[in-house]
Amino acid sequence: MESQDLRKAGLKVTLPRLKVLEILETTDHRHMSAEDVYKALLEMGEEIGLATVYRVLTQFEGAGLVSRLSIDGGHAVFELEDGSHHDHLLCVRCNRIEEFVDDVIEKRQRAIAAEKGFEMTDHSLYIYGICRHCQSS
Amino acid sequence: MESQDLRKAGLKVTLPRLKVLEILETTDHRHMSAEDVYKALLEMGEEIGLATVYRVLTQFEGAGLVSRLSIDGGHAVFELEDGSHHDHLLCVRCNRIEEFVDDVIEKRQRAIAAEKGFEMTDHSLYIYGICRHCQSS
DNA sequence: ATATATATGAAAACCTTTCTCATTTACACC
DNA sequence: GGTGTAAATGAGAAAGGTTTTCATATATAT
Repeated sequence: MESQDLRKAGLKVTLPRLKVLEILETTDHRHMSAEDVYKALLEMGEEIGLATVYRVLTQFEGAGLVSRLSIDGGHAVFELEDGSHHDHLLCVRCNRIEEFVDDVIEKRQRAIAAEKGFEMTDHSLYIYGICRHCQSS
Repeated sequence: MESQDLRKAGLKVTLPRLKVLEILETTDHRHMSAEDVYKALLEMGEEIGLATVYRVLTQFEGAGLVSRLSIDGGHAVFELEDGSHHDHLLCVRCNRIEEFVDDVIEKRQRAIAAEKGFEMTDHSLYIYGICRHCQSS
């Protein structure tokens, strides 16, 4: 199934690409850094280079298969793209990431861009805080 | 005037600190990276180390004299703090940065954090786009 | 089966930022 | 005004995440 997605994106179907996809599809952690993916593959007994993981994830991003979150402090995490636009809440204690969708904010952003004469291409919104779990511990 | 601000923040009044403040107060570019500040000082004929610029800016941030924006892709820019909370619009062509304030968004963010059980500590919102000037060129 | 363009792995390079440590400086006190 | 001491500085090394290089290996078109 995924081979098709790769071909559609103009990418050859290679073992490293299939393996990275497999990790992203089967992990419990929807948000993973390149290093996380790399380690997960090593643990599965796969031989892969970290540079390849970075390359593959970047290509997947270009192909729209994953999106990249640039977490504050210069390290990126990736999530499988599911077509739904959403923003993120991050717990500053345990690094948990939750997602949310808010039409009011989306609309205001477009309005602000228009007011300022910007042709909006993208936006990023992160809410930082302490999650419920971390508050009670 | 500024010496007072430094003393209030528990920082000794040193030449590097005064010079960095001076740059931030007199530049045409409200948003500057550590490197920008460093280069501006070198051009003024000041001798200063890049590490010192980083240290000073970080201390200023702690003292509430400047705020740090973490632009997408792990490199920071600083702006003189003026007490007003605002978010940013960034031109992806010319890197111009504009500011905006929107109470509707602020309110929705707080509501979302509450809904999700997060005790909100901070947030970051960037709208990316093509500015008016770059659209017509 | 083969040619060729593309992908891979390992290590080196990169870039921004922080740290180390020997030297210098600001400020409190005499 | 000197002087002691804690804090600040500069230069370079180190860190951390990511990208590049380049020789080798592999997928796909023919």
